[in-house]
Amino acid sequence: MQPKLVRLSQYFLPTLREAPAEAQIVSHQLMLRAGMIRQASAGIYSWLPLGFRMLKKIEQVVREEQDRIGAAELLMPTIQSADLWRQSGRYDDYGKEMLRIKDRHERDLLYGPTNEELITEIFRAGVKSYRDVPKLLYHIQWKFRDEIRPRFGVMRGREFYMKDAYSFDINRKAALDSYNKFFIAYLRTFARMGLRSIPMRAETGLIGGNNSHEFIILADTGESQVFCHRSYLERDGMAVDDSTLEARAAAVRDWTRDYAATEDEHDIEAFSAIPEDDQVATRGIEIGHIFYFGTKYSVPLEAQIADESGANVPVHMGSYGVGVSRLLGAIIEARHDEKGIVWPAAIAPFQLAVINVKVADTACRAATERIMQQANNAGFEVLYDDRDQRAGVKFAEMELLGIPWRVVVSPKALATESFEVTKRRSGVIQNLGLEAIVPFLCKQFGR
RNA sequence: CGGGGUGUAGCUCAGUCUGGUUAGAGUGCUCGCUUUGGGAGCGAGAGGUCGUUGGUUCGAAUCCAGCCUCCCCGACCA
Repeated sequence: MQPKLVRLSQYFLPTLREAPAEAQIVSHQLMLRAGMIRQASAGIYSWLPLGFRMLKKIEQVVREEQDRIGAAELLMPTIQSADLWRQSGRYDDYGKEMLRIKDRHERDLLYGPTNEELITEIFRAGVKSYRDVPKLLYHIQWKFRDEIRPRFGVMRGREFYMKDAYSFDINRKAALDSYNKFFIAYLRTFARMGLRSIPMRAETGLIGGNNSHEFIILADTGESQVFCHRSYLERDGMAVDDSTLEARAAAVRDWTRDYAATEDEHDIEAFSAIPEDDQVATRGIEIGHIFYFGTKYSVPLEAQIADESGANVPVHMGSYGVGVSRLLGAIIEARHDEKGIVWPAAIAPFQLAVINVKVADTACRAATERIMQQANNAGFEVLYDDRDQRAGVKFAEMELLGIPWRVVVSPKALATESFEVTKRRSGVIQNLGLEAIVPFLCKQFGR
């Protein structure tokens, strides 16, 4: 757990007034300016306290939605032995993108770009019967893909933090229900982060398989061209019934009924059939990808279980990824203005920024402490700018950081018993008495 | 990996073409005075093996060669 009250004087938040020249897109620029990351080498970043805090926030939302559908969390290593990869045939297929390492005994190791082989082996060793499935397993771990050209900051790094989940089922029908569970979990995950995600038919790439969706958010700076029906812009990812197998299938049918495809899978004819006013052609960022790939790995890796007749059959599998570190960049691409980041309230690093414009003043300090105490007690996370800085600097920095709500404590506010509470996104100001601030925030957050 | 750039203070950049005092500016940082609710003002400072190795030269940030780094375009990709 991250601390709920952070004083800027004690934090490590090296902000920049100007964006470093290496950053081309706005999310990368803002992450550097807000002191969230520092590049260690091409496509590899250190996560400074604020960036790390955000990473944990996003990770936690992802985790809660995985847990909700009954997936069990585990942790696999970053370094893997080449043996399993030779068995699946991917040691050669993967090419230079996979970072290969030799240990002191000249054994071939690799820094995992993904984990299908390892999870299949784990499953194989532990499960023998149809009675033990379905099993949904996931982990959240660092991965490495030696991209030819890393770019866009954490959106396209070489080292990245990713949740990947794997499903194991007795047959195709059951496997597709697992697929649907993850499909819905992703709708909810991204909706909770304030993102409008659109499931699009996708290529299956190196993972293989024949049923696959990419979850895309629309952003002008997106990496790929996407096409979809306007209906997707109004849908609510949280309003999905997933209580039964039939309900899940119906929900996924409903969410895949209208046209939505990335450039690679684009069908110009089908797209043209949509009324022109409903055609949306824009750019998008991929934030999640789900696959059903059947027995592609269970056959070569001999992951078999006994069915009801006692016969050993290969399990049907799927895999489901969310780029956790990439999501930071994606969210900022979707949520920023000319002043800086605008975090969605549900995942903001702090819900409340407190600016004390006169830290030397005893009464100001006392009022500040009282507000923060109440806010903490109400469950809010608070970032307090207690530095001896000019007000303008404090305002500009808090806006850069994108904290949803800001309260300003000053001698003037104390004298008039009227404190400014400002919403970052709209800039709308409420003037409230000291004791009314936290109750007001509780109401805003529906608490 | 092909093509094109780049590397000088924490950050943004000038200086290189045309070699020549002690390498500059803005911003950030430190100190003092002033200011005090929108990245303030004045003054004084600290901060650089000019990416690196070698070469040319009386003399190299500057010219030449190798290597490295980072960025952009393309192919690849969560």
